[in-house]
Amino acid sequence: MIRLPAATTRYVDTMSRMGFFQNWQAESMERLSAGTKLVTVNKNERLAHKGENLEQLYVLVSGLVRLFIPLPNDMERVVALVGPGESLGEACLVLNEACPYHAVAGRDSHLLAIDAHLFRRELTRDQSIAQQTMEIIARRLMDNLRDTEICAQRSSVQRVACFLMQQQPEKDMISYKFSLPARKQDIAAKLGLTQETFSRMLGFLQKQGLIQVDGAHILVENGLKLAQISTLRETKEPCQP
Amino acid sequence: MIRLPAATTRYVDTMSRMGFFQNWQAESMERLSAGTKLVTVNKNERLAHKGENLEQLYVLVSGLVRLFIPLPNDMERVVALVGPGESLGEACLVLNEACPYHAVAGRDSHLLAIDAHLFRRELTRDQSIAQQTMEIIARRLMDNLRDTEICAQRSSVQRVACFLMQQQPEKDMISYKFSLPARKQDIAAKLGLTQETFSRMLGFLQKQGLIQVDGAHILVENGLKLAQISTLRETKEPCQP
DNA sequence: CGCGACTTTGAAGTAAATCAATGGGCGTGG
DNA sequence: CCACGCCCATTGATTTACTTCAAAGTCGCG
Repeated sequence: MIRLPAATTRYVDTMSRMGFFQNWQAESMERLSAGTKLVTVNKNERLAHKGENLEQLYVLVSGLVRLFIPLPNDMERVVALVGPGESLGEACLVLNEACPYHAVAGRDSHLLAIDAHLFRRELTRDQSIAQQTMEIIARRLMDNLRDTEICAQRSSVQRVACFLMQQQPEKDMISYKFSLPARKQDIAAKLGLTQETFSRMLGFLQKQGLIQVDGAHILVENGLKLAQISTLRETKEPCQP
Repeated sequence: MIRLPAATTRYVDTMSRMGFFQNWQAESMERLSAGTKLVTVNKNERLAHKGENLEQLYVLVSGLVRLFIPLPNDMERVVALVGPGESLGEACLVLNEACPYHAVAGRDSHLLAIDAHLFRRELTRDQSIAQQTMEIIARRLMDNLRDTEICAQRSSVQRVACFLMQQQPEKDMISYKFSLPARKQDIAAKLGLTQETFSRMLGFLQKQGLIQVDGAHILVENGLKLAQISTLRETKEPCQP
């Protein structure tokens, strides 16, 4: 993990190009940039350790970071996949508590690391930053509840069906396509499944003619039947009349 | 559900007695109380419906409210148990999104219902209210992640062990006692278990001599072995040397 | 072309859900 | 004061869906 020294470079320009810092006042940016470093992490390198106190707020510039909780059986439960423009660690910074998850780069990544103290200070100074941060945290909470809902589904077909429906770009689209945001392994871990089960379920839905899978590229053909499956009481013999 | 009209009664005094409104400015309280009602709900009555937009922020005065997501098989996944002094619905109010869970009274309860618009207005006016609300939401997020961690445990003994350890009043207490905050049914639903499995696991841990169960009253005798169980790779033949 | 990472597929074992019935506590009413 | 009914918890027997273990297959990339 390489940290370019703050003294030599300031990232005001990099920052202002990112959606994350939209609407932040120029003075705030100036103050923050003094305590901001650009961090480079290689794939599989760890950014944050569960239980440690974060010293900075991370904002992803490029790459992918996966947040997960380690399980006793050497498995992981992915709680979030962080993409460019997104931040991580806001909640525990605000509460000044230990980080509740491991953060590991899913690919070679670049991040802005903003000093925690400076950030907290700015939070109290600037109304709109506080407002925006609150919204980010609220958004995370809502996303988490949605994930909880998916993982609560008893059958794995339903979990996968729910997941596929979640990817639907806009409401009431019966057919759509998208790309998996990470390895199938990690998607599976986010759904509370093993990669094997996930693979089998994708295969099953494909055989039913509801979706087409080509690597990470997925085409949902019949979102309606997918919705039916996800609300089915009986898991046997899905909805063919 | 009975709503006492706001015009006749003002709840500034009731509100100021509650920890929730600590540090709120008198003027804020005055303005809010104009749009605040005292709501009474009977046990099993519904307070909020998943998918609907909340028109008010609820703060529980007395009783118990359970937040849950309905599952296809007529089961529930409890996402939170709200006690006196706690609020519900902050996140979706802030984002102005649909409520992600059902809210039902677990017992006869009293709540303050604060008008959503007034609350949002106050949020932008008063720095400290915004700050406090952000912390509440962040707290919920952290709690949620902890619940996710528990539910992610593969074996049900581990889930129950994790839950019992979560009730530990302070760090490094090997023995402690507490009362279940709700019906075992609902605790089970929060752990992603059926009531039957939950009952069996409590019985198992009791037979192991790690805990004593008397109705809703639980005495943890050996928190250390409990911790061992929760981190065990193999679920068979727990930690007796 | 060949290696490593990731995914798919197959076969077997097991833990938890499900179904069903009993048991206990508590409040209400006779 | 006892009896009944209701709700909740427990216990037992059965089933099944998911994990697990193992191996082959695919993809991308140097």
